[in-house]
Amino acid sequence: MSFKRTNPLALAVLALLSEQPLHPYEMAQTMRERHQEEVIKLNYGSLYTVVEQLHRHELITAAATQKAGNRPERTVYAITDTGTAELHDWLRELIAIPAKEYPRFEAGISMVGLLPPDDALTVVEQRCTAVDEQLAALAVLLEKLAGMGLPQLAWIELDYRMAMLRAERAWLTWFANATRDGTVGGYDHWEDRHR
Amino acid sequence: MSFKRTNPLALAVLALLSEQPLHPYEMAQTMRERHQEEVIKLNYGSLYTVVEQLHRHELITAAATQKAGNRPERTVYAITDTGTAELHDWLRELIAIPAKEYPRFEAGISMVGLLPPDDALTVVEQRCTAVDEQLAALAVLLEKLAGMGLPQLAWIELDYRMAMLRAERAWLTWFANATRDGTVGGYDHWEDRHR
DNA sequence: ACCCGTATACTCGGCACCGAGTATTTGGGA
DNA sequence: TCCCAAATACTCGGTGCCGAGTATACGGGT
Repeated sequence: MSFKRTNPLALAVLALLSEQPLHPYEMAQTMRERHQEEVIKLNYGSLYTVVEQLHRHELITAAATQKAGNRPERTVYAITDTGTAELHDWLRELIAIPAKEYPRFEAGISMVGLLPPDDALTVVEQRCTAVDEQLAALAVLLEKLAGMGLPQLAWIELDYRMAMLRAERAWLTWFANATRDGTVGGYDHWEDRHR
Repeated sequence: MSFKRTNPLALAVLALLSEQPLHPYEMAQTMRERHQEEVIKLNYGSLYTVVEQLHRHELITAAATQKAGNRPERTVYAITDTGTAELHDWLRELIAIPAKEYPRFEAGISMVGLLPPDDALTVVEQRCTAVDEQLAALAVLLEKLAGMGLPQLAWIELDYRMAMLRAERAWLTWFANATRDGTVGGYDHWEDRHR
């Protein structure tokens, strides 16, 4: 069976190995240093599974199995040519074709009618605050990264996330206002149901 | 162990049962009719697992096990009081607290530097088109729903998604332009690496 | 010389999720 | 009346993901 592009962690592994050979634990460390764990979920269990998977499909090879002292042997992996091809192709797909995702908030807001209007208003306002905080934190981080002399391209995903968060905040503000003054379509019925 | 709020499908089940008792297959049907499968991932395997889970935690009860003809017996479930409490509380949490999610596109765009600039431009433009199509489809759907006399509150999640898609399109347009005329920070180095 | 906290490096069992597969019933056309 | 496609209702084995747990090595303080 051919390789399945499920876990983006596999993509991160390919990307790291496209620079230099590494053993799994080093991959994890590098991801941490570069704040990649912010965009790609990392945990050890998955990492080793994913590496084994890539190995099975010969997208990476075991370049060396060192043994220092009494430690368990570390297998250093390197990317193969098919691996590089896979990396680029997967990357193109990931960007070009929007994946069907299921954000938790969409699920939640789709059922907001089940809560009484005043409860709904409260929680929406809470989220608005939380989003504001995330925006502030992001702004600080961007400032820092730019100050370190890193080019915009190095933190382009944060730029994107910031744009998305701003849009969410705007929407939340609108919805909160519309709920507060009862102008959201269907408000009367909504209020009626909860008394 | 207490109930874990992992699969949003469980939330959908609670929400459906808060209206009337149903058996699993009916739940799936109702979700389809109401286009809920758009926001909450539905598949049979997970549905039955989730129902059993809710049952174990006594958030729902087996109200009746009918048997019509030679068919396998259908177990009709109803929501309990703790179930209703759980539903409301979960809903509040889902709205109030932004969950840490890992959108595929963020992963992809964070590594866009690995592609040559012209390839990157191509795929970003492709995504832009795709997003435009999704927006158009959504607009049609909203028109239809509004025409059917459904209040805005009934499709509020689509309103939200539309806002997000618009923001994404705007960002994509910006990035495409910045790539085209080389004004994205770090462009020179980017181009250099790929020749 | 010894202690212990932190870093290194991985393992493993469990569980949720998935979706193709199965078996029966209904309905409508020839 | 017969047949077959679609609908009904669920099952089950496989897989991937998870994260707490394990075990050794290093290093600085007393």
